[in-house]
Amino acid sequence: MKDFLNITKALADENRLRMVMALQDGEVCVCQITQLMGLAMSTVSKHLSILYQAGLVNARKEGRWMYYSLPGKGAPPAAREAVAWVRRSLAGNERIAGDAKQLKKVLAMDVSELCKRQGGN
Amino acid sequence: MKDFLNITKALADENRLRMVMALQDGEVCVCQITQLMGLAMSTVSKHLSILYQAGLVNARKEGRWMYYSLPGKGAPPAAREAVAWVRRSLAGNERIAGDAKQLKKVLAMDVSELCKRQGGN
DNA sequence: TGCATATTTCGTTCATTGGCTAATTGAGCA
DNA sequence: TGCTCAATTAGCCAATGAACGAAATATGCA
Repeated sequence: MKDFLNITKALADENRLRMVMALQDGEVCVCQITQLMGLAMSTVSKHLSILYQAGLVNARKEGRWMYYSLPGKGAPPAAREAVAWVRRSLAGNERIAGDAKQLKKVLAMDVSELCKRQGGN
Repeated sequence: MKDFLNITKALADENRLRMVMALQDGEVCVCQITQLMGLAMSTVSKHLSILYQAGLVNARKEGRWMYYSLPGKGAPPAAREAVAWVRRSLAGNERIAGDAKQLKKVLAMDVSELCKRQGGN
């Protein structure tokens, strides 16, 4: 029950849903998501940790960067089912489509450039 | 997005999950759910209205009683998928099993008896 | 070692939510 | 019509949650 409730609570926030959808095409680092979302990095980090604790995202550290991605085949079925459901349900969504478009631009930027700019936030 | 978020928010509460699961075997009236949950009737009513607005339950008024049930074939796919997911995920849960057992006893009681007793709460 | 920097954690503020009691609504019945 | 009673709504309080900025953790590089 607790586990399942962790999942539903993690999904009960618009920004977290956007983050899950933003990870559809592969792993993305925190500063890239921050840029996409227009939130403070600490806020983004918190959201990602909630998703992580619910098992809805994977985390991988590479040097100074932290990359998040959707859970793969090894992940517990509950989490994978949940993510699949979210993806199905939000597939045609306008806002999500806008995010995807914006994310492409962000991914094209230089990562360290991106992070430096966020000092100003 | 808003619709989907309404669903995930509705599912992000343990008592509401218990209510959804309690409706598995057919419609149940508010005072019966109240008895099962051990909450104030107004609280139960509020929860049910949240589930209703998310499309996760049907409501039917019969005389003074209000009966809630899970959405049937005519319901929007999003809601039905969500309910199906919840049922699958919580199927073997201990707490839910206890609720089911308790609900049987409650359903065996006389309904008007039940409601009267709740005046004391 | 010491510095720069990406991320997380901490502490605070404000909005939302879950719970209750009390008041209101609405449906049957005398 | 007036009374009873199931359910909802309103109003309130405590607890949770989302947001931020500042401080603390790493990690890579000079």
